[in-house]
Amino acid sequence: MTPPNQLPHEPAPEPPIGYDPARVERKWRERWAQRSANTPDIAGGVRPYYALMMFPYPSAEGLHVGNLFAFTGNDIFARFQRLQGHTVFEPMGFDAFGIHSENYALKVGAHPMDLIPKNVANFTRQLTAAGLMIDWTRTVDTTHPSYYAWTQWVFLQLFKRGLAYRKKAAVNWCPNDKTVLANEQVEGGKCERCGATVEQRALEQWFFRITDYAERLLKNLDGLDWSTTTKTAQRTWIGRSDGAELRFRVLNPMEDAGSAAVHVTSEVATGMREVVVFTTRPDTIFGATYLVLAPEHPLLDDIAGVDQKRAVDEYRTRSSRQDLISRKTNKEKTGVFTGAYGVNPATGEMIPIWTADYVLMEYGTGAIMAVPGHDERDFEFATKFGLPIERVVAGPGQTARTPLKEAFVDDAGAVLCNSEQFDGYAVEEAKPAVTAWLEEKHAGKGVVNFRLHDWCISRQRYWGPPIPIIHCDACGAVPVPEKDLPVILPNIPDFKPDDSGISPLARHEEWYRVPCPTCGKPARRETDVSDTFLDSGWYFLRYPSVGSANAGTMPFDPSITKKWLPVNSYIGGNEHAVLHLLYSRFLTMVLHDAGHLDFDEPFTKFRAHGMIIRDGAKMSKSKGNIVNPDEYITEWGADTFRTYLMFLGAFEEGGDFRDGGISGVKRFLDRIWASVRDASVADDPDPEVMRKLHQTIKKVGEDIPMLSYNTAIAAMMEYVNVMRRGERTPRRAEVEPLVQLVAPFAPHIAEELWQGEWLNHTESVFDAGWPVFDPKRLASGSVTIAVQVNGKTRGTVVVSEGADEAAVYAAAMADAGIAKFVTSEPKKRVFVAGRLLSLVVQV
RNA sequence: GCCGGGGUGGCGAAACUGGUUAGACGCGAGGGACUUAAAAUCCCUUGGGUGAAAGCCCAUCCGAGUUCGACUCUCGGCCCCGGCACCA
Repeated sequence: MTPPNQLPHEPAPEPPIGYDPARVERKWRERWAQRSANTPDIAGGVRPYYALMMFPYPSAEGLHVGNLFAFTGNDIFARFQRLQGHTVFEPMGFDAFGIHSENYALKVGAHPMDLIPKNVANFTRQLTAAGLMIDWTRTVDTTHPSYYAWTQWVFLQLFKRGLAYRKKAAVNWCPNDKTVLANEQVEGGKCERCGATVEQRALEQWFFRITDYAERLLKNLDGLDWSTTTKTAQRTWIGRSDGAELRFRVLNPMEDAGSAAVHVTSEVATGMREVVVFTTRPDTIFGATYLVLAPEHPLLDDIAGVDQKRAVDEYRTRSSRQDLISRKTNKEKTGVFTGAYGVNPATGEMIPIWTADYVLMEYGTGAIMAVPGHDERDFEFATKFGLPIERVVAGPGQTARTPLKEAFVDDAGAVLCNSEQFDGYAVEEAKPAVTAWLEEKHAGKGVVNFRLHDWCISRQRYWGPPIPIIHCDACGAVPVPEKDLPVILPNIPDFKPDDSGISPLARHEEWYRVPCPTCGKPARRETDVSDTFLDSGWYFLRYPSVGSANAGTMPFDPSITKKWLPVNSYIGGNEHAVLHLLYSRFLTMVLHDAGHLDFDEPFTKFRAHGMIIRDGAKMSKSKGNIVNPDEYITEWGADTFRTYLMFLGAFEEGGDFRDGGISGVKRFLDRIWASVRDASVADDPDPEVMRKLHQTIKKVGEDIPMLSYNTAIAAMMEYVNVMRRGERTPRRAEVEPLVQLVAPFAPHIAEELWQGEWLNHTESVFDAGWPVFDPKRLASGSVTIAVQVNGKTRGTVVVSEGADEAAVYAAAMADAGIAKFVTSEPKKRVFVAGRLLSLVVQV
């Protein structure tokens, strides 16, 4: 026999019996593969559970530890569901199209078509080594024609419904990546991908009409079981604001010149020029003392006065040359007077019209009514340019004449003033009242505005699915017939993008010259490719249907989809809160409305995992503090690495990776190994240990669904400490359920112990079910009660379970250490059964 | 500026809906057992102050408050992380 304290790592003289992760993990990787252990019965499996993780971009560097942290968290959850009796589907795929892959290929002088398969192979190896319960028979690669045929199909569904359109617009242009970007891909004026300062260019681009779904995207959030941070980020991004569009008649600078006294309160005659503004504060209309148009506003040409024309043109040129960042970060107000006046529909007064770059063309109507008394930006502008400032809202303790030293914006308890018949209205009641009044005067209407913009999906790059459109001089933009999909991305050597705003595919006439599908005349293919976020916007629909009989003829099989979707649980990073997660929801809604899906939200439950840092700092290549999973798995084994990653901190908050800590987890697994090996079959289990076991089963079973992995691991460690206290020999009944508990975290060692020579089961531990705790065995019959005197805990007493207040009080008084603080008859007693007795005595 | 999430030992972190002398679990550190020795393993100690000890006092970012009782709730500040940001 091997002595009990045989060290696990060194080769023991004989027989070799230590816990050797490399041997155990290789063995089970092979057996699981042979037995197709991770491939669920998609058609027949009972209680289907779809546990999804965000698929990675297969970079040349290999799997990042952050990926593995997320995947392990998902895997534990998935394995737990399986132990609960679900048929669990845990798929994995590769998001391999996009600028990142293409740039890397350019950098190393290779072709992405050659590079991607190598990276995918490397990722697959790493993911397998990590012991993830992935069904490798159903995987997707977004760059494979069998996948992107259907990405193009998705595009066509939107096109058919009028949700994909082309327009010339000012778009975000990344000068480094040489392509346009969606708004969601611009962070603080910089390219989300490469960090270059984004420019504005006017280009003809493809857009998806996601704004049509703004209200639904917002409203549905209420019913989703998602991380609050993610929901909040989406709400902010969609940015609903309730307000009104108000119309200001423009006085003709020629005809109305000199007639400063015109008092126009009647309805605005048709054909007259007017400035339409959006405001969330229609109640402050009486304080609107001037109007401001964005420099890009089309009305500017018409209304600028003769004397001001040059100044206005100069100003517009200057602001158009300014890049986005300096315009949005330089908050110093600038602007020029247009020479024109508008009429305030509430007061009938003439107010000047200015143009200034603090008003943005892309939001609202590109024009505002300025209320300097109650808007900080307007106040600043009015002060700088000497425009009138009126008070129309008075807070508590203020009157209509209280001077304004700054914009007054605190609406709490505030009422309108200097607003004629609305004086005295509270702000919130004035908003609808004033809007209704202006509506009657045909001077405006209540509207809802969203910050969300349409999704720009075309990219002037090579490495993506070609947009399935053919341009015909006679027929216009014609969709490629579905039967002709996929439009294959040609293998061309010269895929480098240039600054022309035209895709490299346009350099290949042999590819883009095709007959028009409608009239047969010579026509041209669209040469832009689609955004990677279109690839990833529907991949979860494809997974369950991969390999099905219909996979070649439809994107997803109806009966399989009905059974497996929507996704039960989705885990991923919050960096995709307004990108992937918003787009996926949008596409799901569209496919639902088109009759392809019977649900309109793709992810029932979503949890954002935290970020993993190292030694208190973000990991980055430049700092050289990247954790390479391969090295750690080689040195410690996947089970230890997985469990350590989960032990670092709360899964949803992330953790700090420190090399020092990993040994504790290895020790923990070694102790489980040794416990099973040494367990006595003959002896009866200890009731105290069994009580702790049942408490641990309860705790771990409650923690895993909450993703509270760190505390679940701590609970198991506690149990091992109790079970092995001193040199105690554990009993088989004490160790066997522990193997099941640890299985989701450390699947290889659990399987080895479960089916190995000591426990000797014939089935997989993952088919063995989850141990059940007996509520009767959680308690010992006695209970420790804390005794507080004047709010301070002065001791504890042990009483039988269910002891009443009198009994506890008696026990407390019998304890000299407690009784000495009770100097007089308590004037108050608070008793919490099973927990504490609090006494208040006179001091 | 607005909206989320945080701030607890030398370190990573626990603490149920306000309730068992805050700090579980792990790392690190110190001491001991075993060993020729080391590794491994096992045991003990480990928030601060004071004390010979029993003990007492102070401690969850800071300051108030509510309560028999506050890491937890309220009010006011400070700091860190993430999102949005001249969005009218």
